[in-house]
Amino acid sequence: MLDAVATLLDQRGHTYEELTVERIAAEAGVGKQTIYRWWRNKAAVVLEALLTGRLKLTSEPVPNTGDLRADLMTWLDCELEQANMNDTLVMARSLMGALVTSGEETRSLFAGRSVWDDMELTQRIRAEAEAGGLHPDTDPTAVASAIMDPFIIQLLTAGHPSREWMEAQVDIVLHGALPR
Amino acid sequence: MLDAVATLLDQRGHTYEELTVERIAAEAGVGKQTIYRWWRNKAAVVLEALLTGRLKLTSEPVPNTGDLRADLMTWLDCELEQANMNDTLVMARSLMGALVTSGEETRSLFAGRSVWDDMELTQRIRAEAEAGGLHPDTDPTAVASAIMDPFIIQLLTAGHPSREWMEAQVDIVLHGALPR
Amino acid sequence: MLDAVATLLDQRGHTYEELTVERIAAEAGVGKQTIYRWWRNKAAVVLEALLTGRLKLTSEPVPNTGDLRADLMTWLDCELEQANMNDTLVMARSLMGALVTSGEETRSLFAGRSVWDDMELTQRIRAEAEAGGLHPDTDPTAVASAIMDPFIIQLLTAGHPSREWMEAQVDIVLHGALPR
Amino acid sequence: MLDAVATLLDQRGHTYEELTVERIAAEAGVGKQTIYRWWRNKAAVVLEALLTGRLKLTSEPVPNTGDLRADLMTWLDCELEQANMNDTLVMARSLMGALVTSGEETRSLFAGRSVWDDMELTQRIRAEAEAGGLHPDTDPTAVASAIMDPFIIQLLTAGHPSREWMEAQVDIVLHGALPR
DNA sequence: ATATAAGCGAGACGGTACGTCTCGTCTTGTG
DNA sequence: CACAAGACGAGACGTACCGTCTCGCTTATAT
Repeated sequence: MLDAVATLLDQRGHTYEELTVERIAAEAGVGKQTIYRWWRNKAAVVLEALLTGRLKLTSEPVPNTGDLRADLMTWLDCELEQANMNDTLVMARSLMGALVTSGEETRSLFAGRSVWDDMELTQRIRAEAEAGGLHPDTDPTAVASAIMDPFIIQLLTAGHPSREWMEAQVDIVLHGALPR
Repeated sequence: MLDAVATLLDQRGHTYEELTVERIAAEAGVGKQTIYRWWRNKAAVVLEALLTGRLKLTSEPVPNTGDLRADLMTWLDCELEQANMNDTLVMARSLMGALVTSGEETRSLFAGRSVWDDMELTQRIRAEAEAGGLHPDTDPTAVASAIMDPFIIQLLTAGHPSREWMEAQVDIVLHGALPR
Repeated sequence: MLDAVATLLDQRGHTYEELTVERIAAEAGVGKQTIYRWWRNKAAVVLEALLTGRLKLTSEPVPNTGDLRADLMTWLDCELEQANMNDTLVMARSLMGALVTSGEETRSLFAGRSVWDDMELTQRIRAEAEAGGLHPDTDPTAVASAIMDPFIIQLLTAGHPSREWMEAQVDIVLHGALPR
Repeated sequence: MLDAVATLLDQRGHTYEELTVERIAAEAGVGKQTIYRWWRNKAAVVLEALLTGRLKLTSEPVPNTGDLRADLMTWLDCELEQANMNDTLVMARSLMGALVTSGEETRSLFAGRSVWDDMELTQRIRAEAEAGGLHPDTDPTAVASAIMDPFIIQLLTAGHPSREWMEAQVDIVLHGALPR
């Protein structure tokens, strides 16, 4: 059933709103009630599908040339220009749709977890941290959030950002806003 | 009509989903059709209500003692502990709801604008920039985004963050992730 | 909408159970909610469709040769052998389905009315009464009921009755069970 | 299991529609599948429960003073005024529900049997026939049908009939509609 | 002063998804 | 190895809400 959600969101290009429970049931070859037996509402199914990584976020891995900033920009460029970014956008939009619809207890699926935990981006930053390339005591997850979250909100609100915008945002996260 | 949206969202504690067009019309003492005469769908009304500042985001101004980091933490603490954060949460959730529902053209209300433009937080950072307290070429809006966006997504997904989480996130933005 | 019910019941040979509200809505070119705006449930719609004579009961008029018993037997024979009886059966089954499903207030559609009021059979008996062919103080409606109701229940329970069964039933009603 | 049906229908006041197979199974302390092992559907179970007399129709026997008409009226009055009539009504409603739902083969449970065969009313009429109180060649079952069936349909459609209505109906069956 | 128009409230409508319910089948685990 | 327990596919139910539409009423302008 979760795979059905991923299929519909990913391949068929459905929005969260367009994604009906009956479609999910049909795609999964399952009765509607069976879905409601296991999840309390549509939001919960979709959320779980997303959080369990059913929707593959990007096909491109983040390069690791040793230069973190260059790697990040390369990857973001690559994502933006290719259609892959659509995946992230679909993912983000669906995620927000599900979150906004859902109640408190559905939201608890997020307990002790960050949205981008499983992303390739996070892994690249984690690698950099392990290689000693980050300031000690820096949480790689926090860095990933500081890059991805503005990016996501930008995508959701104003659409594809410019390269300059992205550079500015990345630089703030890497070098800080304060004078150095 | 926009004020009716704000009233319903703010005082009555409605979600974007719970906010029906008929309720808005009733609250505004207006016929449903009149709403559709001016906006193309529910998302557009709500979005405009939010973007025109109908939903007052915070009552507390960000202090300016000269120490930006301390001021930010003071303010975030204050927000978190008071109920004001609920306003931001309601605002964020409604915003996401409207965005997810809306089509491309409704989203264009965001053209050339950042979500947090009008916030007190942004003003405080802008003040710091003008006082020369930030690295040259740093866009205050980008800094505000880098702080608020992870905060919002954290609120939407996992709920109220811990003080440590907030400090880590603020420090990354101020000092950068790289070694200094 | 009521005509849609009649069409579906009559021409398409649906049972009350097979008759879905969505089908009725589709046949009538109407939204489902519109049906529920005017009737409280499926039973009420179907009941009203039946009671307002949307389902034409029989095409054959009851003959009037002056001999009531002969006329009744002729008519019953004719009905039984032709497909017309199916109409009555469909009508009766639907009626019972609706009645059994419905609540008290829906049943009140029957206030001061007899099921077979509009039937040709009742009219024939009424004609006989006016011609003085019945015992004074005999209510034609009661006579029609005494003939039709056992007939209907027989049809619903055991299927097509034999000619002997019908004769026996008619004779009891005409001549009485007591010795004469 | 059949007793469970009777219990639910009689004591708990359930309608045929409200009578779930799962409820029957629960009441009987039996698995649902076991019911379907013995009957092809819900209608068949309920029908058999009713036809095997699990639902005791009336507690009051029909008196036999020698005056058939007086006895019938006494009994009908008594039934009407007491709650016993509810039993008959529940029985009739359930019967109709089951019949309407059921297919042809379930209906065959009625083969060569009349609905009211086991009723006390039928026995009283049969007694009268054996005592020579009825016209020769009169089938007691037919007489019982001619009295009960309009009565049942009246109950199902318009509710409790008046005493006058009942007298008229009984008189037609006893003396006939024709002039005497 | 009357006529024509234009904007509005009210709310019915077609459509569509929701989440619930029950049927009758199929599966599993226990005594 | 039969049976209770109950998950399952299917699909109808009745509710909610969207965005469109029609209807009168009111107000504003035009003759």
